[in-house]
Amino acid sequence: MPQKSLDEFCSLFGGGNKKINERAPSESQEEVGEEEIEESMEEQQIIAREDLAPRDLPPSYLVSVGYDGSRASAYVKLYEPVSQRIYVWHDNTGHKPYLFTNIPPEELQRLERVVNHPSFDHFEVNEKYDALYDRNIKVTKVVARDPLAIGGRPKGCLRDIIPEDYPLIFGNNNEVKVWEAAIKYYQCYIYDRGLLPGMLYKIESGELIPYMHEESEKAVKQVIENLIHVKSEPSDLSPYMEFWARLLEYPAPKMRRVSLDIEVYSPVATRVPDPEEASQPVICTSLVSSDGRKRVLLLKREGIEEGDMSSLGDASIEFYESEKDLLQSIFNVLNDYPFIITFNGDDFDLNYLYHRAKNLGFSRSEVPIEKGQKICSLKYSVHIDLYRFFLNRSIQIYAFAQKYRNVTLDEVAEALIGRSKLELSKPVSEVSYAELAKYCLNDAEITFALTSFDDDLVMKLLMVLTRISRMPMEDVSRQGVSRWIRSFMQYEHRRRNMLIPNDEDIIEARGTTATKAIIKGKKYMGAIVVKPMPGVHFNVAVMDFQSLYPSIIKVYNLGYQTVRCVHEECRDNLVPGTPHWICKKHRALESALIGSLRDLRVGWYKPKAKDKSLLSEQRNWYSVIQSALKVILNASYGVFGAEVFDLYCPPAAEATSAIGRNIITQTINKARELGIEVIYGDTDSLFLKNPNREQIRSLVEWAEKTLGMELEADKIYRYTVLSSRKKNYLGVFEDGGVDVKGLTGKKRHIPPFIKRYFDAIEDRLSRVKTPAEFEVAKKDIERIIRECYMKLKNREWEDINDLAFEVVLGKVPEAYDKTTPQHVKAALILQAKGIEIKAGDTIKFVKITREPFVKPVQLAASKEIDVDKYIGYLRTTFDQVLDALNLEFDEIIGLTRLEQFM
DNA sequence: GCGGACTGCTTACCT
DNA sequence: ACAGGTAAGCAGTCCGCG
Repeated sequence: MPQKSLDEFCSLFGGGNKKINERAPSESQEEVGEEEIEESMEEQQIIAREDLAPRDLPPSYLVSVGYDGSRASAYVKLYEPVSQRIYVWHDNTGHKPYLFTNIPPEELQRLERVVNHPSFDHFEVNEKYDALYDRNIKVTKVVARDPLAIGGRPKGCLRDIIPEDYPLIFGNNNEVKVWEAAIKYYQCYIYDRGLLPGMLYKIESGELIPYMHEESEKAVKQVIENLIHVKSEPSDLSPYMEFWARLLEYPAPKMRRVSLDIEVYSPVATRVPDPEEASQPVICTSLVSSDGRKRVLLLKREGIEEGDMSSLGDASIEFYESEKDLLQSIFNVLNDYPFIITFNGDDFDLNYLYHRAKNLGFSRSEVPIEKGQKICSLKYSVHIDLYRFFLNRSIQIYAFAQKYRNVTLDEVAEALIGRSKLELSKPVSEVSYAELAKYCLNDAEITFALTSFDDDLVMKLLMVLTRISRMPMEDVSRQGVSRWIRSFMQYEHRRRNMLIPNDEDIIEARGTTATKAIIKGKKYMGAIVVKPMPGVHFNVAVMDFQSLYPSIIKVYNLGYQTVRCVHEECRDNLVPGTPHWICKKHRALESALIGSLRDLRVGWYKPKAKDKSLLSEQRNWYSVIQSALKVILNASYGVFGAEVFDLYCPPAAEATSAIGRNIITQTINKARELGIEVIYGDTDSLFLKNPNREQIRSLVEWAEKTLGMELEADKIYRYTVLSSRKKNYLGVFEDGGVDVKGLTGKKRHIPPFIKRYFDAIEDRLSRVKTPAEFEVAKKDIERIIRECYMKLKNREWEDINDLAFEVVLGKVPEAYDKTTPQHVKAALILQAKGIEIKAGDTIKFVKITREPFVKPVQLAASKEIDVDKYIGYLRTTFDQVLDALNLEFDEIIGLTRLEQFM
């Protein structure tokens, strides 16, 4: 982007560079109703004076879109990267909320509750493409003045009134349909205006227009040329690839931000004050910003010791006589910074400040916090609650490789940046100013560091996901992957003038599944797992299909539109193993979007992220992109089969896995035909024993030609250890690295005592180079196991914690009504001792000899331990490896066969 | 009344 | 609130046992 100085920018603004926070927002229009169901920013209002949005704004990033109730219009938040401020632009196109219905206007006219609705505006007739039945239909657009009139309100909104009242006048024989009434207004605004959150816009003479970034446009061209030339993609996907590439190639700004953490006085040391009541004072607040400032705001209180302030380093310490002044200082910061980072700020910090401010007599306009049902947003900035972001399962698993388990500031920080929370010597309300300040500052520091590590990885990831999903940053950071996918698919519907079907329309038109799942209670059959060939196998190539399911969705043209389509002539295009057929006439929207995204990741971003010839900064950006794509693609098949997904289409999900089974089966057969031994496989992978180059080449070529699928050698193991169990193996790489999959010895809940010995075996195995060396290694492994056994048998453990199982409580203890598993028993014992137990807590327990045979580790004594139970556990854990090595646990520990039976 | 065979529940994992 | 498949341990149930 052309670099301009701040001064130049200021001159563009005519009226000078007034700070947004200096403007007093007006009173808001109405309270958020308690019954409000949709968590929505529609309820929250940006109130600002007319001159808030400049007539002209240099290129800025669109970071958020919302609805302003007082103006009854949409607004857009733009982050201007040079002044590093957010500017709010209000819609000037008169765009209004609406829904579609199949009832013609002349009939709707007779529904009094519709036409007399206080927010009713007018009817229009539109033609839309109905993809389920491959036809154009006429629909009535019912336009309203207030989004809540469409949906959202539990009673009296148009979405409900139309189907309720229509039969009263016209009888029951006509099926009344209402479409697109559950889409949040600001999303609707994004779709209709074709806005791209995360991308560059400028304001010229009051108009919001996209900003073309020349350099990035060149990069987009390059991506497309490369991919089309190299791979000769089906040409109908090229426009999609170009669209995605533009979203991904545009630069990301440095995001000026501040992290916030508050501490609250508590009269009861073990209780955190309720933020809804906010009855206690805020005694400390820390602010750590991207411009290197660290501030600690402390409330003066009677009888609190000063403590040693010298340990607070470069932070500025500010004492406040009045809590109101302290809050005002916080609010000034919230108004100043464009991005506010918290850890659990939705539930606690901002929520507390919001209510506390009310209690202290702040007027609504003086408080920059807007409270929704579950989220706290900010009037002039973007609030990112990292707790919500890190809680996202897809982010946890695919972006951060399950490095953290429990989503607490302490655990996430420990896992990702190697920092932890500080311990307090006394309850927060009693410690010295210095200790309180240090503790609070540390939290704000690590909260900030969670957004800055790896060159601002998290902020960049959010930016990329914002672009892909076409959602406001606030939403993308809080919602799950199915919402992201829904959003960009809805966008595409509107772009193509397609009617967005209701979920029941899809089920009605496409029916349900036909195969039987192996697991009870599941809806359809999933993937194939090949029975492993037990033993030690040297020189194993693991081949896999790159993004198998997304590839299937692309190549086989899967989507709600194409699976079991309405055309007679497509019925012969059957999915093997199912009664379903696939459309031969049209490309499904999902197939186009997912397919193009897959090709971009596989063909461009993944290789670029590893390309050593690039600058590390560039490579880093590509790696952010490819991991964001990974998160989306990994979920793209699952959403078809998820009832919560708006385009839920069970036969499409079923077709995907059925084709997957067919592909892997064919590939196994082909491999065997080529004389390769297939020793294991799971879903999209094949373990090939000692294949030669030529065999691999033939197989890859065959897959490409016959299946249209990219098969690649994912990794080569020097050797693998397979037991007879599926999803259980160990592989040693040429460089001695070890992959351990599914083995009990690696599971997180097992006692550290056992884990350590398992690790020792793993380490020993990593040093085995040849089959001959195995014999020596086996002896060592026997020794390791014997030592473990003897230590247990002789009760020689140093710390009882080493013997603790750590199992996560899936729900509150009372909710286990079918059975009482051991960890729940332990949890109940803790609860009886007055210790608070929540769902998601990790329970540490040991096995003991007497009823009830388990005890929370903190209550157990060493002598109670049931050693035989542990030895039994040892046996099953090590058997998973010993099986393959032809060793017997009982022989190793010195039991003869005879003794085993006595 | 007890033990074995069985099913179901629960957690942790794999793709 | 993405999917299904697998392993393992334990809780609970049923049934046979002169």
